[in-house]
Amino acid sequence: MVAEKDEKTTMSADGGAQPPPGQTWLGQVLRDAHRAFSRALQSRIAAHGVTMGQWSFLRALWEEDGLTQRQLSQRVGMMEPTTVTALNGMERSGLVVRVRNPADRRKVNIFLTEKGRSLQSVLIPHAHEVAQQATDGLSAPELQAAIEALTRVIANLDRSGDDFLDGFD
Amino acid sequence: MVAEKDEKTTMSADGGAQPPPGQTWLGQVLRDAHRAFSRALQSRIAAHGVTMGQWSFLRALWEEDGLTQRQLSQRVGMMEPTTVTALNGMERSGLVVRVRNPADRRKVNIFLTEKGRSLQSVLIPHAHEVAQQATDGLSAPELQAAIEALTRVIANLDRSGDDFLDGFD
DNA sequence: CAAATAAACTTAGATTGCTAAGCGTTTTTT
DNA sequence: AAAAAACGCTTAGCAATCTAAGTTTATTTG
Repeated sequence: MVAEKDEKTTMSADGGAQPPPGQTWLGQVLRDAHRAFSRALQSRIAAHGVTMGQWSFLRALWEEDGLTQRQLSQRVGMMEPTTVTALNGMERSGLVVRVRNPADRRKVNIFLTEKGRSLQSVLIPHAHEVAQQATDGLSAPELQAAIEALTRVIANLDRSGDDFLDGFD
Repeated sequence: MVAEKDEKTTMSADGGAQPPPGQTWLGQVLRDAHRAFSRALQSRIAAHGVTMGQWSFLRALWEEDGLTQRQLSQRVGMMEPTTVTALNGMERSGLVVRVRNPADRRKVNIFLTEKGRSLQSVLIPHAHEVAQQATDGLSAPELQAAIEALTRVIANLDRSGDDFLDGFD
């Protein structure tokens, strides 16, 4: 039987890779939290033929139907090729239809089908359930504070990305 | 020129897809924070030939060299096929070497090369820099609280995953 | 109005991650 | 000790994203 699934050999001989002031850790925690959340939600919505990649777009369309792909990409915060991929799948499974805009034929408006729209009442509860489980034991203020901190982090990083362009034009 | 990058058509006609009690939102924020962090770190370490996928494994090895692939997977929290892929790349770029364990030929121990080890002092500062920018404007307690909240979220979700197995054995 | 530029979508190709299934090696059963 | 079970790694194939490079349609310019 052996029962030594990890062997814990020399364990942390201080290579100098300490996670410092709770900082380097942040990335790790973000990644793990994101993956845990994704997995949880995915396992629930997959049964309805919806993938995580499609989930965000579906939500955006529930909020406002008929958006163009460009608009959808911006709302969801995804690059356009990603949107194309997701929409291809959604179109294939009959959740949306693409309609070439007659006024400006470059544009393609995306409309939910009855099937796509009806999923809202089915899927939203699953999302709530996951959020519920995820935040179990956290007070509303704690949760709120965490979300605000993360929002700050997002803003900080997005902004700092611009720094790379400074002095290059 | 036109200057109307979004057209903001009917905007939120309340389809009923409200993000509820700051909950459904959590997933969105987690995803965005994770992506922002990844992008930021990636853009810095890529110059040294290391991808985000490899970063975690490198850190684990800096902390303890010679782990088996199974152990590495557990430490990093990644599935084994993912580990295989990352290690293939790392082996190809000369960061690690695979050594079949003579005592148990099923196992393969992973050892850092001099190159892989020396990257530690180069890469860690980049990670700190990103963490620094990410947490700009957040007090230590705020950051700490956020990390604890996320840790709680991770634990909640991982645990709840087990629920699926209840009554199935 | 024709040519150049811009806008919106698509295609191509790479990376990272996962699940499922396969292949040797070792340990446990009988 | 042969058969069965467990281990540890690998392969195969899919999903989600991204960047770079088209294609088609509109708008601006000369």
